[in-house]
Amino acid sequence: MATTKKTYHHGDLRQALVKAALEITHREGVAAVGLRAVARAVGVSQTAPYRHFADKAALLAAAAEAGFVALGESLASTVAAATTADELLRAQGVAYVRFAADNPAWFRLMFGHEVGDRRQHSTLRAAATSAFSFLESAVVRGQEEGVVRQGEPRVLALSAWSLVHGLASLLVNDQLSEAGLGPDQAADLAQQVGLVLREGLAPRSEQPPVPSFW
Amino acid sequence: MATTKKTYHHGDLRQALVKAALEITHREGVAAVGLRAVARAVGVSQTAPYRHFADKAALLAAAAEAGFVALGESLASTVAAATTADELLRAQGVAYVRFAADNPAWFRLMFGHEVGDRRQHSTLRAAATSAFSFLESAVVRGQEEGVVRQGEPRVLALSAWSLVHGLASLLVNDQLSEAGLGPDQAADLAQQVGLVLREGLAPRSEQPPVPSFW
DNA sequence: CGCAAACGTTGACGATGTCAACATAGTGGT
DNA sequence: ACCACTATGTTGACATCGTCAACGTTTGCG
Repeated sequence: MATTKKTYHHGDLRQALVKAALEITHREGVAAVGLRAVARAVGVSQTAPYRHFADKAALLAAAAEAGFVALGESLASTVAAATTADELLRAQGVAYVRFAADNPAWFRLMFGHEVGDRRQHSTLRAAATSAFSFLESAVVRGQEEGVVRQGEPRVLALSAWSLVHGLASLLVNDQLSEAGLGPDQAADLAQQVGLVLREGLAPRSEQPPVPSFW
Repeated sequence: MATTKKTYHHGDLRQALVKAALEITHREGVAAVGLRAVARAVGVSQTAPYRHFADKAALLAAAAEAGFVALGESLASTVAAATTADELLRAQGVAYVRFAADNPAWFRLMFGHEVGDRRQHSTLRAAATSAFSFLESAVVRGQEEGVVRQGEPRVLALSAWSLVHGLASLLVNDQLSEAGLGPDQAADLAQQVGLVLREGLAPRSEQPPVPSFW
């Protein structure tokens, strides 16, 4: 009961606005999120949000940031559950795609362009980078355990990210419904596509991982 | 000079509107495209577009469709230039990512959600499917030449599509600028990431491509 | 207590998507 | 050649949106 007092000052508007934005996004899509709609949902006047956000883009950026935090948590939860690096890579791919399939509108908000110039929202960038870093560290762990070939981890991790992100994007934007593929097949597809990825990352068998000088 | 007569009927408005939508998208971004803005650009009244498009979404869908045709042409042009399947796969990956890097706003329009429900725009879906089919047939050709493992081509092609689409999306949405990666590195990244993909698609070396009975 | 800053509200402006009503230009039938 | 009919384009209006300026209220600090 920290929130929602009757007192005319709201206690913690900013947070309430972000929460409302996330809910509206989830329920009615990104397009339905606006300063007025969010204010209405919270029960304040139409311009109240301006005390907390410079403009609409700033509100959306804050909501997107929360989305990245949630994605990061989802990825983080796979780390504890996996015993091998291979298992970890597989679990993260599935988690990423599943997150998108379960929260399509959030996913669109997070990676879409309604947010305006990302460079102006440093905490957004930080949250996104943080989520990505889980993938990168999984790749590094794969290298340590010998299931991922040596080489610039950034490029390998980018490959992994691209793969799962591409699949998630195509799913979320109904690009695969032509082939009868929808969110229900998300985990399944992630598994199959992830297999191709892990083989692509694996060390070439003819040429075992080079010892660790540069 | 087939177009732009002074006559009060415009000759071919519909096409002119789509063209204007594409130009505005390219120059000022998807957000700047609207029925009024497009009408203004063409020099007709604000509601003239309604004689050709049911609503804003329909206009954007038509523009997105043109984008998919352009992407398809770009992919098609790689087919003639490549001699081996491996070369073809590489070239298509680069072409896909380069298309996105060169036309970021088009790319966002094509895959974004401003278009509304894709299922209602059948010609849009057809154009998108057609573009995808180039990737799929490249994978099939790879199987024939033994550089891509046997198996359901749809899944393998989806992996390829996901990879290049993911990389393109991340680039286009400024998600990689954190790491100093921008559109200038597009072709480079596509090459490196494509390498991982082609190794992932390759037949396992312990088990050479099965001869061509089924 | 008193006041300044933080917070919230009211009212307005320009722009947008959309609709209804109207005007004009080609087109086909006789 | 005429005349409806349809396709196409225009005008005017409405609700809604993002944003701004001006104003009221609450809170916390000296």
